[in-house]
Amino acid sequence: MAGLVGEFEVKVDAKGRFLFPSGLRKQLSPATQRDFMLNKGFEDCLTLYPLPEWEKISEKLAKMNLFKPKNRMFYRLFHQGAKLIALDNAGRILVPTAHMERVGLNQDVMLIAYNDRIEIWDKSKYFDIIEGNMADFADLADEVMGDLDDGE
Amino acid sequence: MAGLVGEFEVKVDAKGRFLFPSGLRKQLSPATQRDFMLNKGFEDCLTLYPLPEWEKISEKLAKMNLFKPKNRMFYRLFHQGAKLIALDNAGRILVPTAHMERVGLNQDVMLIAYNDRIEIWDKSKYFDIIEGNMADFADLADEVMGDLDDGE
DNA sequence: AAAAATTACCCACTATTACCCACTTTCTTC
DNA sequence: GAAGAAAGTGGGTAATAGTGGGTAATTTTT
Repeated sequence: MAGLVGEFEVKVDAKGRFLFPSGLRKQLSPATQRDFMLNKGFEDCLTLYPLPEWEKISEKLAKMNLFKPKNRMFYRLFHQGAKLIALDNAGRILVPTAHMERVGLNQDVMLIAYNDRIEIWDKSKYFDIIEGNMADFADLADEVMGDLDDGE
Repeated sequence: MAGLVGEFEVKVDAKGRFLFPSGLRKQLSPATQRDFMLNKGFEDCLTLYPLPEWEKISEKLAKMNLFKPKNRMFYRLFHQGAKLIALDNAGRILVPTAHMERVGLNQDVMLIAYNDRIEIWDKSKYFDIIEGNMADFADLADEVMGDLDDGE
């Protein structure tokens, strides 16, 4: 997979469901369009992994030395709120209430495609963070992209 | 690619579409004339990347270590409003309503070709900024270009 | 075990977008 | 300057994307 891209705005309905946007669906192979793993993301968001991608990561984690306390803790943290999710017939995802509360999701939600995964943010929270970091963008760009320059 | 040049004025129709100007199209190889990546630009504009150009950047980003918080933030900032776009049969681009609102696009729009990318500005906003900065142009020139080698 | 809450499945409707066609204007070429 | 080609406009329509909610099934609670 080339990697998922795009930013999508979706609305959570009264039942806690949102439509998985067609623009994202089309980027997934038919076999991976239905089942996902949901967990708590790194920042204040949820993360959705197409199942095969989750398994890749899971395999890596399994190889960690779990006798090291730090690794054990990381393992636990990473599996926070992990839950299997499937789209319904209308192509929607039901977000468990506990998960919504955990990251403060309201009706307006942003989906951020992120390489092999999809981040789920509360819209206003997302824009707050984006705007808060915009000022540092130029510096960040230099810092992150600068040392990748391979001398063109 | 030698780099795109030119400033083009286009009109957005009732359906939110504008014609991709022939002057720009001709600068692109036939293979790259159809598909683009649209996102939110650095300033108050949208940016359009010919797909191959986007992929170059994307490759760099994919190499980042996303376990570093700073890198994650940068990734998000860079992918703001990212959306795949294709021209219709008449050679037009449909600008999603959300994107238009985000950077305050009205009917009159300027396209600014910019090396490997094309910036999309609201016309009046663009000229405001240009004029606002015209006075500093000389100083900027000195500041930005001044320390170039002038050994001719 | 009954009641309540949650989830899955289904159907109906609206909005948006992709696709198509027709037309006008401008540029090119002979 | 006439004829044809390309550039640019405008809008109708069918298909898809997206929304909302009813009800049955399942799970949880009391």
